[in-house]
Amino acid sequence: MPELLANLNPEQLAAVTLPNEPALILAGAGSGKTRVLITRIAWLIQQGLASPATVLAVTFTNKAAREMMARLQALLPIDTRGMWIGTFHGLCNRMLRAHYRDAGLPQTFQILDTADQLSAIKRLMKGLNVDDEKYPPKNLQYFINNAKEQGLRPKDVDVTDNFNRKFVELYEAYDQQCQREGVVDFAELLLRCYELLAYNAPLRAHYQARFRDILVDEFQDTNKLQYAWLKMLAGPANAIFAVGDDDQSIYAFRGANVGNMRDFEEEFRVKHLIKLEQNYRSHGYILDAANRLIEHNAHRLGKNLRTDAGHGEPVRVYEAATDSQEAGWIVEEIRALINTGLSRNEVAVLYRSNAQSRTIEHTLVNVGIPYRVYGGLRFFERQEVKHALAYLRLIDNPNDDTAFARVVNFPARGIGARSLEQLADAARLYNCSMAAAVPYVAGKAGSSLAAFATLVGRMRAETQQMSLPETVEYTVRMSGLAEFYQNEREGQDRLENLQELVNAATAFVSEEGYGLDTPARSIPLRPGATAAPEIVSDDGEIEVLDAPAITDPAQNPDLMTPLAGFLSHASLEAGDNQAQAGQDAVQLMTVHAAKGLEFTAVFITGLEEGLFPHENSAMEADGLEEERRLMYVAITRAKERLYLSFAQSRLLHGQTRYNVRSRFFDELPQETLKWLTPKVEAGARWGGRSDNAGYGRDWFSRPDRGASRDSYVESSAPLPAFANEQRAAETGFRVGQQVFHTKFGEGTITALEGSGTDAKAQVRFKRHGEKWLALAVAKLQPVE
DNA sequence: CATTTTCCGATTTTT
DNA sequence: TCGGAAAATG
Repeated sequence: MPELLANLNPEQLAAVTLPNEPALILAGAGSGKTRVLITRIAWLIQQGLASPATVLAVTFTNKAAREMMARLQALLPIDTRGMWIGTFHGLCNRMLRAHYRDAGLPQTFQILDTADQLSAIKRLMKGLNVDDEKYPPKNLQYFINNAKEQGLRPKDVDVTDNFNRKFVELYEAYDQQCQREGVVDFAELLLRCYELLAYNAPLRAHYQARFRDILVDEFQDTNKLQYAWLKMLAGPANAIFAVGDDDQSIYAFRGANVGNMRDFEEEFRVKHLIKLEQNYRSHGYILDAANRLIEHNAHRLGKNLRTDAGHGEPVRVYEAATDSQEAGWIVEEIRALINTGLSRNEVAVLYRSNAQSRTIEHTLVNVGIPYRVYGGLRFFERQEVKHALAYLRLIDNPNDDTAFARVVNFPARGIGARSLEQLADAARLYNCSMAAAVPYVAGKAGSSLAAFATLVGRMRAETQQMSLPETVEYTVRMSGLAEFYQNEREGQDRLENLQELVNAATAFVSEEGYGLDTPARSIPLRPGATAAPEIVSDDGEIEVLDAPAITDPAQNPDLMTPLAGFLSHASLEAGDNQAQAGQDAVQLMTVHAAKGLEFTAVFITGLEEGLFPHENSAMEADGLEEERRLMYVAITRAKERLYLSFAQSRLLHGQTRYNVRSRFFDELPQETLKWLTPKVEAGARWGGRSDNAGYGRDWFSRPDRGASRDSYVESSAPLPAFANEQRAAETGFRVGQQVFHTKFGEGTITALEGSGTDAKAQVRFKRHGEKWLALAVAKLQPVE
């Protein structure tokens, strides 16, 4: 199909039509990366080189997977539903369901999301009487997930000290608890699937032979375990086609390892390295800014974006006195943009941390501009939804103690902490689940627990033949959740969400192509399938019975009941945060959340030392480089208009902080910048810049004297009057404030005098008495 | 058992 | 400062 390949540039075309050999595509921002990925799959299938069943494409988010399937569906007359396109977790879940016995899991295993995992850990520690002050559950959670992502089981973790030994012990106990309950956490999905392939040679060979083409999106975001999993699938006759951009690696903090790109190149002797450098998104000045900034990073694979578009508008820079003034200016500019006819959806306000959204939201509300904030609570994370899901999980797998503990007393049935303690004791004694331990609890507690057990048992029996939507509807009703929220004063929204859950189940059934009457708890036979397929392992001998799935992926390749599928879906895809979705609104989000998106006009706000780059990143290895990549991602979101802003002072956690403008301004090509406020040179800045002192250090510097009230030009909003704060703003300190001096220790400011470089403070130190200090010299730090 | 009070944390986040 | 979660109280 020539149309398929039409309009591809030479590099894109080369990438799309590469032979079946290891390939690494370095795809810059806005270079048509997704298009290459999708077109290659379509091209392979169309050429007869691959079939829908022999392609495996893996992404990081469900959104990306969905987009890929939808666009592929539009290109080819095939059903993409059965194709192995999904997230790492989604695909691992699918494989584990198909081979649950080989993986050592019950057929009805459930998936713990992050919150479930934490509550499981807390329950475990309580049962073992572990001091949660000394061993914070959150730290243990991090420890466990980190170990799993390194591919380490408890026995593989190096014990370095007693503290660490305790963590390893708890890790082991946690894994045992999960195994007993038939639950897996996110990292376990990947590790278990990796081990399944690693320890089962015939199965590994089967999948290596099956998946001729393995395509990976956002390869720079893969962690060690994900890469190891991919390597398990790479065999003698297939190849990995990896697409990524090392300059957009911004997830090191959650285990992403950019080094995987270099490792892949070496380990697979990658012959085909193609750089996509033609950018189809941004105007020239914006791209110049991005290119120049990222050049300051040392360890790059190397890439330079170019565009055929003209220079376009310069990058506008604004210095504000305060964060609220910054917000005022942003909102005025947005108003002007909208007045020129720009749609609100095409305007994004980006910030480094969520706390910054408040001021901007506040200002937008004041002038009545609709906006949408990304992030926040998502549908399947809502408490009422999680409650309903817990009942469904109990119906499917009674051993799921996390679900049991969640709803045993919700709605309230008189089962308090003491009853539960008795139950937990019994469960430990008989080494069984809480549900199974119910008969061993005597007395009043025993009878209320028994009533709950009877309820769940009845629900399980009565839903046996029901379809998924019927099961959900029945569960919401019989659990008493519907009634509870009905009677609750503020329960209407929650009640609606429960109804929405029923709708979600209906939508799920239809999207997955099940018949509406398919029982929720049996493995469905789809039209055309001859038998319920299953893979049985016998002494390492693998009998592959899923032949229909291989020739026709639309025919039930999953071996998953609709209920298991729905519960997995709920855990793996938390859903949208539905706040103000749909309407034409200005988009507010963190820079991280903006990755992959594009807007006509972009505001990057809070460009201050300590905030962006963030002070905490100074502690981490290569932290500054990651911050710079983050800035690179932010800049490359903009198509036509880019605005950068910063504020001299900012209210954060109830305290005013005085910040120096971000070093990133000095790393941008000055000729692309148009300062809307006078640019103050670093040398003229109070106290100067201390580039070698570690950038987390000097964010308490004085406000900028150069930018006094009347020196603003082109300022669309008047400066706020803050005369009563003037002294504080000028010196960065106020009388009565607690400060710390490197030599004299802690003290209280008793007086302030002078301004600018002559500013002095009188400080009463705890040990050294009262002293006058020249603020230009003394390194005073505020103390909370 | 439910409501009030206190306490803690505070960068980024998907699965 | 502020919001969620644990602890304290009626």
